[in-house]
Amino acid sequence: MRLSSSFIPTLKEVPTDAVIPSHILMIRAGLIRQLSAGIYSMLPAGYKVIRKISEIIREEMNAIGGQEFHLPALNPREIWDDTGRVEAFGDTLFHVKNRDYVLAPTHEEIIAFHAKGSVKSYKDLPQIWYQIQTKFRNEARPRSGVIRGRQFLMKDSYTLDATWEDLDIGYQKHYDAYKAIFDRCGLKYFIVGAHSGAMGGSKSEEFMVKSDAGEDNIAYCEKCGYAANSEVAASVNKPLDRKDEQKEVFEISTPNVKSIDELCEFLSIDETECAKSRVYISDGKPILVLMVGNDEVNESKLENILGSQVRPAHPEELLDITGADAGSIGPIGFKGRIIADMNLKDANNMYSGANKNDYHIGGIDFTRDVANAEFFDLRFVETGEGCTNCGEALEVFKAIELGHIFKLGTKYSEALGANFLDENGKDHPIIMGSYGIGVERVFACYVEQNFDERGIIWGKKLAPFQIQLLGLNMKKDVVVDASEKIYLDLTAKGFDVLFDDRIDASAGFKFNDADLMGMPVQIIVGERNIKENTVEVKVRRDGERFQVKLDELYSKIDEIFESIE
RNA sequence: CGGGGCGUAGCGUAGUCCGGUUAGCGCGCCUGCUUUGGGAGCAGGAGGUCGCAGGUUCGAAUCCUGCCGCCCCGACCA
Repeated sequence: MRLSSSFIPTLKEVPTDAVIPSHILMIRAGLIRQLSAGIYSMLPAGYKVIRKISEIIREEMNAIGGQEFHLPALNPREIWDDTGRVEAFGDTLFHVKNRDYVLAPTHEEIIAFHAKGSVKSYKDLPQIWYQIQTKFRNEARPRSGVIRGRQFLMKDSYTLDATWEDLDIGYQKHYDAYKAIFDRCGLKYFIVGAHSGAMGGSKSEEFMVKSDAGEDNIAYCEKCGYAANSEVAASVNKPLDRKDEQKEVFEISTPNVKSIDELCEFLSIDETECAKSRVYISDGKPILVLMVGNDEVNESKLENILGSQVRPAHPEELLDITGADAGSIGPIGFKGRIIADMNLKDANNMYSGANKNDYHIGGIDFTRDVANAEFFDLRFVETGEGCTNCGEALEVFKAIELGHIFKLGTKYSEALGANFLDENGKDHPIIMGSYGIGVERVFACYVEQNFDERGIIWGKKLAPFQIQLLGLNMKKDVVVDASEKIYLDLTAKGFDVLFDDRIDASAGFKFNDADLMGMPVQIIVGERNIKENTVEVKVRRDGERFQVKLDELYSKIDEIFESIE
């Protein structure tokens, strides 16, 4: 491809709307352009990257027996009503105004619909069906460029099985295929056990990439590889020390003291001497949750303990339940279930609310005074805490969800009546699994992990072009002749070459554009070198440069492509 | 949806508080000449509903009201 006649609009300046490196660079390198919030156009060079990622996905999906579909994005609303997901998705589901259609945010329903029509016997199973297709979700807040969009490309696949054992096999095939896909794409990622939540108890794992632009918090152990979403991550328990001096319970007037910080300042105490109270409603009943100091309640852990969803009590409910407003609530005199963080077990001489406005109680001994409390791990793990697996310090950081694999079960097949007959002629719902990969997220995450101050650094697998050939002064016949020949030769050898043949662009301009676009190898044809029958070859990633004789160029190029990722 | 910021040429921006020449600058673009190993120089030129609508005023990019759009933080995220 000749740069002089291609549309790769690079930008010297940083676009105002872009904040994270991948977003900035994808725009500056002429790969994408925004149309509207969360809606992006793939420009020709960007679309080449998308196609390369898609091709890797296809190869690995086909290798596990996947069959590629192309399902409609425009769906009748009715089928989404049948599974209750019009309500479940709520405002996230796009509705078409002038006909009763929705824009599909995923395709479980459509897969189950087709399975119902055609999969009748256990002999038809198992099946792995997949597609790479545009999905639509009315995200309240699109962000970080292509990472959270209202329209995005997703590889979604579905396993259809007759038995739970076969589901396990299909799930494992996806697990292995996903590792192969992300490895081939050159991403550094890790796999996290995910919170299955109230939606179903089936197994679910997420493929994550560490990034400040991420929306999930992950606890990770460098040493043993333990990784978990912070919603479920555990750490080594560090209970408060029991003080030697044993105080009695006493009441203190604390006018206008609401927060733990205010209490600590008012009484000149440390926050580890305070038990923070939060009241939740679960199954209509109040639960008092106690945490050390300013520790936040991990509501996912609380839900897992209670086996039901929770919500914070409303202010009016607080007064009704405890007799006090938020800021003065505590365990002494609380009627109802008390769940406390395990670090509070056996703690003494603690301060907490008095269940009377503007009063707190000191000298609380959890063993003596809060004997009915149940103790559980309720905290969010923080950086530096010990891994429960190996004891090494955990690191907590943000991460982007690249893909996720999920054992669905029979929710959709039951709702839509997608059944099969077993050996005995008995009806059963098809057992399903669902597996997703965000294609643009693979793209953006690769850029997030592979750039420097000059631009993107592509590896050979995903690069839009393999080689960028720079003809430095295209008004000199020697340069034109040599670079044209190299371009034609390399193209004939099967290389995808981007040839910077622009006549008016200066040398420096071409160098900077080439570094910005970031093809793995640059070949620089300059007047001085070419008169000596040499060109310069530069490897983008490490910046290494070689002066290469023209007759050795192609073997050198082969050699470099052998050695680079 | 709550909080904050922004909207002026393709891109980046000044001017807005305190209304008053022809709305300025850099990049990019067009023409010509020169230049070509790290974002060239000179000369000439094109390009603007100042987000939209209404209002105040002799006069609005600037003040007032409403709306729209974009970004960031948070909430939400099968």
